[in-house]
Amino acid sequence: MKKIQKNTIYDIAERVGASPSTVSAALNGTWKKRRISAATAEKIIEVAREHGYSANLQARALRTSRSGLVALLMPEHNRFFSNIANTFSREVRARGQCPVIITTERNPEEERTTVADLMAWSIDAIFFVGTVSPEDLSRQCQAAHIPHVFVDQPCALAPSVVTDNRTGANILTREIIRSMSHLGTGPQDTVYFLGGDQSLPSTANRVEGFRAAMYAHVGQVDPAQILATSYDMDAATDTISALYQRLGGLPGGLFINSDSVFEGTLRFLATLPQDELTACAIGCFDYEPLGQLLRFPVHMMRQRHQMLVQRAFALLETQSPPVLEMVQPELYPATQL
Amino acid sequence: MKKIQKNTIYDIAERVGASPSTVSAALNGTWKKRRISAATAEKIIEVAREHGYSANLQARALRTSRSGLVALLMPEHNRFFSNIANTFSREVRARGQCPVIITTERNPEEERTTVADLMAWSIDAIFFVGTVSPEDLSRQCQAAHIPHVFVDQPCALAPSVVTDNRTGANILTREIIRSMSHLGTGPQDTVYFLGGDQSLPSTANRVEGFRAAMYAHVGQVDPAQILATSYDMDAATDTISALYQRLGGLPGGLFINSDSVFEGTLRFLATLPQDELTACAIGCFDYEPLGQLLRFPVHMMRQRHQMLVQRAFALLETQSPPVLEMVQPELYPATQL
DNA sequence: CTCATTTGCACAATCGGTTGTGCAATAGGG
DNA sequence: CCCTATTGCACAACCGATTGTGCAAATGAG
Repeated sequence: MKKIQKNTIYDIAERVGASPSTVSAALNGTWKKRRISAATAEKIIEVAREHGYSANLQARALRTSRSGLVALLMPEHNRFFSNIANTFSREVRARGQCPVIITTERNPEEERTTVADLMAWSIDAIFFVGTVSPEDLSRQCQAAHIPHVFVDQPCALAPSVVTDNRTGANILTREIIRSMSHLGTGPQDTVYFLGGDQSLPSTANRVEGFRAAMYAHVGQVDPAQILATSYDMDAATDTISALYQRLGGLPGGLFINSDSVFEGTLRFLATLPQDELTACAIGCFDYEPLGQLLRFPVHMMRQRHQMLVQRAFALLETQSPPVLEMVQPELYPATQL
Repeated sequence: MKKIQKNTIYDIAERVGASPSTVSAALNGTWKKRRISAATAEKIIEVAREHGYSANLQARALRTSRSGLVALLMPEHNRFFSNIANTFSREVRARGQCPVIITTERNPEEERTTVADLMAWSIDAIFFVGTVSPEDLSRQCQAAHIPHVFVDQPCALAPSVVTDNRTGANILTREIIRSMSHLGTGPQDTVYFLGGDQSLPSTANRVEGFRAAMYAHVGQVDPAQILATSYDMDAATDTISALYQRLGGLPGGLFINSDSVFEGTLRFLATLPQDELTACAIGCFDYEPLGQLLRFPVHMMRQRHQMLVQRAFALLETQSPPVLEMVQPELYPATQL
């Protein structure tokens, strides 16, 4: 008893009276190719199970330079990304691989080093969700020949799957406008676009869709209506508060650009009396289950996270060229209270 | 140019004109111990950076049997667990390790095999959050000498950090009762406990705290008041709906046992007229930011996820014996609308 | 100038799998 | 009975880092 509690193919080999290579072949199913007799293979498998053998994955990965790990990089764990993460985990597992989820807090440097780390782990593939510098990351992966795909935030150099933000925003805006007419607010009352980052394609596209819908309705859009400053929650609270001060009340409609901005905005809205709130038509580009149960109606656009992830897998597995695939979001109109 | 794009210590060694062992020592800072001259070490480090060297982590882990990975096992990505995951990631990173987050969907078999997988990756430590079969998992880890700690769901065999559910539930219940008296509902009106799983300690303790508060207030508790059937969202919708039918209306108060149950319950509540809702005092054992912005007041108990995780790290790092540490949750009383 | 230290590094074993190759023993054909 | 094919497996070379050990050269003491 020299080795305490070691459980390697060498130990199995010794117990069975076979060579390590034979054990290896038996255990990973290549024994037919290697002309190992069925009797030997079965005995090895039996003994391995008996002793609770499980392969040292570093050793395997070191030799094969394939780890069986598939990574998902995302900014943080919030409602939207968590949904993505859940679907991702299931899909990866269904393929017999191991899902690894890492957050990089929208920090390009963090993204870079994390990818470097993952490469050092011989990761098999990487999903980038909502990353800040897609092109850099794609180049980094290409240099190491790592299959990768972008979700939510597109990349010009790699296959990408994103929500059709332009169309979605257009539909949501039209829904807001319709609510305003129901509410009977005057035509001079207009809609403000709140939150996000216009340097990012997703926000830029939503702004475009918003503009188009507004333009179709009233024939012009004032740049001052677009308050796309950041995704930060606290910033959103400040923005809506300032807007309220400036206008001397809420505008006719609000286009809210993500769940974090939604939360931030709500913090301020919660301080207002009921009648002011119901006089404002609100739409949110993201889905919050509780959003339909607030003191005032909210239209929501739900991104199809499951579809996004599944399409991403499809692109990855077909080794697609750098295409951009669009997934339509779903409108959840406000329930009338 | 025989090796294309390889970047190992052997390649660096060749370029510098040193041996691989010297390169290794220089790169991981042990060169003083190994009496490598500063000049050599610096040159090696320089060349390594120049060529963007990064160590093959499988090889390192294979040799040292330490991976630098720290895992977090949790049931799913929801609001509560996502918060935990965020703090966990930060703390792990701050220690120079790599956080790995895996969901096991409350499935004991999945938990078992996942831990086995992690062991095969020579994981350095495991955090178990809300796992279903803590003792089995702890035994599994102990057999492989893997440091581990339990959060949210305690384990008799390992250090654990949990919210003080009993005290928290007691306080929340008292707050609900106080609201009821404000609302002026009669003393015969009582509070119902909704959702959860009484076979789990967390729910059991909350039920205990609930009972104690009720008992102190009205002197008796009817077992029929405890509707702790499951954490499932859809089940919660059914439960509250059935209760409504049975009573012919809402009870005086509701103790809601988690955010998922909250969401399920709200689905039904949303269908009710405003006055029925405001006549019911509602408390939720979990924090939902939007919960304070609903059409009716909700008291919430917020678990201190950051504290939970930090204490867990502390226990892990001091190699604590199997103690059970309690963290007090915070009451977020309903804002009056 | 000699001998004992110390300095500076190279060698080689090792971690635990995977995989190309080679060599007996058996089977099969004539 | 001999010769070729096939079967069944063992050997050994990796993968890339870590680490105990050993040995030459440089240094220093006397």
